[in-house]
Amino acid sequence: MAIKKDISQAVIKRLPRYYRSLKLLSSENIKKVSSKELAEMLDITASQVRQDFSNFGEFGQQGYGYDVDKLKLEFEKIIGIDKTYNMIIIGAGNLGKALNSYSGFVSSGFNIISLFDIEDKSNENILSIDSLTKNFIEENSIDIAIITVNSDSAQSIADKLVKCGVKNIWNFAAIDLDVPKDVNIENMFMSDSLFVLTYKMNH
Amino acid sequence: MAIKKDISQAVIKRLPRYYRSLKLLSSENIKKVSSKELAEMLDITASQVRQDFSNFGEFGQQGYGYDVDKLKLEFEKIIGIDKTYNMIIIGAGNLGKALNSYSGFVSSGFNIISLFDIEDKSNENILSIDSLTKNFIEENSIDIAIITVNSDSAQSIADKLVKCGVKNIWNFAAIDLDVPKDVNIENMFMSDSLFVLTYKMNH
DNA sequence: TAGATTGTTAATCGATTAACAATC
DNA sequence: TAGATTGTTAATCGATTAACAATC
Repeated sequence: MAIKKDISQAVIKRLPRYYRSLKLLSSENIKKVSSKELAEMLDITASQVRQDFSNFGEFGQQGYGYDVDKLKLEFEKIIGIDKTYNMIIIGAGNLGKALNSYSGFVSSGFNIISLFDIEDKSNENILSIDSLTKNFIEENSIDIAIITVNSDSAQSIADKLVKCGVKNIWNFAAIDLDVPKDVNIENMFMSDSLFVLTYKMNH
Repeated sequence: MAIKKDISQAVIKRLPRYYRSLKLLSSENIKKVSSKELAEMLDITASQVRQDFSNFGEFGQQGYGYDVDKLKLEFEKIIGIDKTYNMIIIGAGNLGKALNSYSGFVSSGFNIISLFDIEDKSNENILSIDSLTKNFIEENSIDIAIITVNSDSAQSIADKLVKCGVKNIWNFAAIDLDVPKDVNIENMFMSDSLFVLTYKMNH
């Protein structure tokens, strides 16, 4: 899947939305979909759908549209969810534990290997942060680390993860982490989202 | 705070980021900041900072910059976090419970009034969905409902919330909810975020 | 075949960046 | 005063939309 030019952030953020619609259509046993229909589902224009898709290849057929299941598979390849990933969680607070026990991950190919905490909670099957080593990351082929510690400790955890060779971080702490540019970060800033909501309420 | 023209979504999404930087500066007892310094913190241009601010007023002083604490207060007014809000959570799974016990909300003026669930879990101080009525919303002045049920039940819960007069929904279910246009929705699509991360990993 | 719909090129729109006069 | 930095106008850039030839 050699991609010519850089895909814009705007397009990348729409990929999961396309995928969600395709999953929905597929689950309803719908076989074909046009750019116009997809556009309506995402509340964008048909032009944009076709423009977006053209970044990755030619998936449709003139006069017909797109085969839902085929397109869904293409999107799984594009997003990279045709593979499985091993994850660890750092921070065994309420959120960390909630993510740890969320079964939806496993069914989508995301396996949580272990849950770490700064404080010693070894009684609850939670590992001490001291056992988080380069060795551990390598032996367990950890692809993604999820940070759910509080924002004060998040940067030092990120530093440690980077040192251990983690290349992908899913960050829930309300702070912009500073990491080398070969490390991917994706933030889930909950309070930012809540603030956008309060902004809208007030205007 | 009469705002002339419509503020673009791009600007609105930056507001919480400005606010986070201002909180950080304030906590470090820094008194003044220039658009250039703020720009470096957010990794944008100084021009954009000034352009963004000009949507809301004139907060700076030529030759000096911005007073950190004054600007922070302005942002609290703009975002609307100079007030307090009452919230309820629908869905007492792991995530709902985690949000329910997250103390960070209270300190920022977001009070969680109660937690509901579709299944009867009344032994755990969790209310039955049947007690979620228009009356309840009004008597408790509920401003925001947080949806943490699974995506299958999310739309019917949203319908019920709308019927009860809820005007603002913070949605954690992986589905685009259909609500009247006077109801504000802000989505926290976790899997979308995770998929953006896997996309980046693979490209 | 006629109708429908793609993929792509060109036009438009909006957001970001640059420039600079105003002024603290 | 001289230097710094704002707020704003103009220029640029990139993303979205429109149009249409290709073709199933």
